[in-house]
Amino acid sequence: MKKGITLKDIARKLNMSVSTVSKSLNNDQAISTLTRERVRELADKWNYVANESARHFKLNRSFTIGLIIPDLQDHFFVKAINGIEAIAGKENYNILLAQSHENTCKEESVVNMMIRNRVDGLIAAITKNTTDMTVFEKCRTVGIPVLYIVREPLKEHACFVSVNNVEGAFKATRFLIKKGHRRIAYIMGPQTMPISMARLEGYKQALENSAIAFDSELVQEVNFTEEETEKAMLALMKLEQPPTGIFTFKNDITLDAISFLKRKYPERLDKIDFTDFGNLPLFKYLDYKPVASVVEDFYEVGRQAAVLMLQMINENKTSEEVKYSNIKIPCKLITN
Amino acid sequence: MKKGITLKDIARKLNMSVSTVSKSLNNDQAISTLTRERVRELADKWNYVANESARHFKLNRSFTIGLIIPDLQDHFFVKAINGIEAIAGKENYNILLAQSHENTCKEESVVNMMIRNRVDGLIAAITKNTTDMTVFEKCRTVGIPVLYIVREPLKEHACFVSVNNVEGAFKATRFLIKKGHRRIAYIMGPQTMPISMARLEGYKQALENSAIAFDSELVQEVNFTEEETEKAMLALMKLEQPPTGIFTFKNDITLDAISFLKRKYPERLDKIDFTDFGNLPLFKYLDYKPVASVVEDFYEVGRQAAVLMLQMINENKTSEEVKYSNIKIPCKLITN
DNA sequence: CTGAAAGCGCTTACAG
DNA sequence: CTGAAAGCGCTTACAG
Repeated sequence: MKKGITLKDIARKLNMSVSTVSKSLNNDQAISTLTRERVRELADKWNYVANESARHFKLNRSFTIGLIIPDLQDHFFVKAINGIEAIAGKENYNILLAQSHENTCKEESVVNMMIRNRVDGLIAAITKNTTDMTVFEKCRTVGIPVLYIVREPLKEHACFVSVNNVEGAFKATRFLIKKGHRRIAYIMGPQTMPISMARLEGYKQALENSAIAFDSELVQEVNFTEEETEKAMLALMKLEQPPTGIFTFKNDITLDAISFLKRKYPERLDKIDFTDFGNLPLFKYLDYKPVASVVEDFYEVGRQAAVLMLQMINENKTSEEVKYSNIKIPCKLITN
Repeated sequence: MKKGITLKDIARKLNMSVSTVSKSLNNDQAISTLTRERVRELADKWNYVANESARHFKLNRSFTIGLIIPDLQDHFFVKAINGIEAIAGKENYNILLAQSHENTCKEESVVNMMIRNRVDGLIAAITKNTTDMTVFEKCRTVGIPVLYIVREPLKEHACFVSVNNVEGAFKATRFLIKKGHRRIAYIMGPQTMPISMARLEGYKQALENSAIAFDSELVQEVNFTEEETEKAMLALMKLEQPPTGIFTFKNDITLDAISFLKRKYPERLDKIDFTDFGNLPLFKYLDYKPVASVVEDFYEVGRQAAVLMLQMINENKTSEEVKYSNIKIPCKLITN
């Protein structure tokens, strides 16, 4: 490994002390302009590149935010990353990224890696199955602030940033109501997912808001496979009073549901309106699609998470207010 | 910032030297088993977490691979990242990720950041517009090996890993030939993209291979907007002998082309076969789609890039062979 | 305005 | 088998 130029090299050449060189490069006003210029000049000439890792070590700060997410293939996490990056980058913070691939063991090992590397803070979207929070507690114990995004930890009273699922579901359901529907179904994700439940809550609120009685027959739970969605749709279609509006947990479910109708109930296809969460590209190539979709602003989730994280890092004694913030970014409903 | 436990703390408590503690934790056989056990025990009890950043600094190695890509929203880069991660993770290397967002200025600043942070190596998918390679040269100058993926730098004789575009295009074109087509068009991306040209080459080879004369009228260039694709399609459809098979640069173009046919030449829709690159999800929801698509294995690109990079990092004097490797991962053709 | 000195937390050749 | 010592490249209070 070829060694790089160090402050010492510059100091020797210029017959000054390392301190003076260091201060000059940091533009310390205590140093005379002339000296600063001479140092700058030689540093440029020699292509000096400060060794940040030495600096971080000395300052006991890594200027790095650890970011752990389940899977980069999910586009919403990528949006959140971009939001975080936008803020962190401006403050000269780096991002150390790791994926858990929805595996709690991997998650634990990755968090430990983050601790070993002394990230200044950790932003985490936890696994679907994460219940044991001890490794995250450990982070806090060693002084690394932790902030959760998108997936809310069940037990912990923690700092959390996400989108407003209740509000989104409310809007999606109300849209169907305004279109005149009275029999509105909700095809939900697993009850174990807090997000599923939040959307159920929004769905119920919208019904109540329009004085439509909640009917548990109209709520079907699926685990995101096509088979489950077909089963759910079949059950709904066989009801004495089948729904004319269907709010689904997300785009993929809607598409599977439509595909089911095409095959089994083509005559009903035109009579049923769908709304859902998500905004898949390619919608423009489809003949049948949801009439409206809730779009979540994960970029903003990332941005606000990063802002909060920087606050947590910079306030030595993090205020209770920041520490337990719970931010919900509003959702937009767009018609397709 | 709460201070963590250090080797010194453990040494003091156990009445040994810091060296002994360090060696014990590194499981150095020179230390007696008893001592090693005692140290391990206290370290566990105290939740000691080694300060990797101090270690890296001391060892003058960051155990970090810098990875710079244009945009995480492009799913193929994510696949490459996953491949890199799989290999790097196994060797306890971290990934420092940054996006250039196709901006050469941002790219330069990000590479400089990587140098300042003394990454052990840099894997880069360059911007579409990158021509000035000086910042990458600078990397090499300071001893950081550089490896390019997916996007090949024009001027530099460099280490490069990507998919075999020529072969992929060959297969896609040959598929159409085997289906009996003789008039086969190629809707290509910008000529400035080396990948476009490589696919043109594969297209030509397939034609030649079947003794079909190349006809430049059948090659249309687009810049990926829907308008351009429509213009290209219109030109092709107005030919005296319009194509019956069309090979396009990627899925999106195919979809726009099909959408064009639906509107303008619905009667020809069933008579034209498409092949292309890519494998968008949602294909199953579409009524018309390419008959076959070339699937690129970017995960494997990432894996091989990481393997190569680790070699470059570990061999102090990188062999010429490794240094200038040019690896092309084969492509698969799948029927949709 | 400049410099000598201490120290961040580790590792490692060397001595015993 | 164990420890004293040097040193990685920086920053920063302190002295002058």
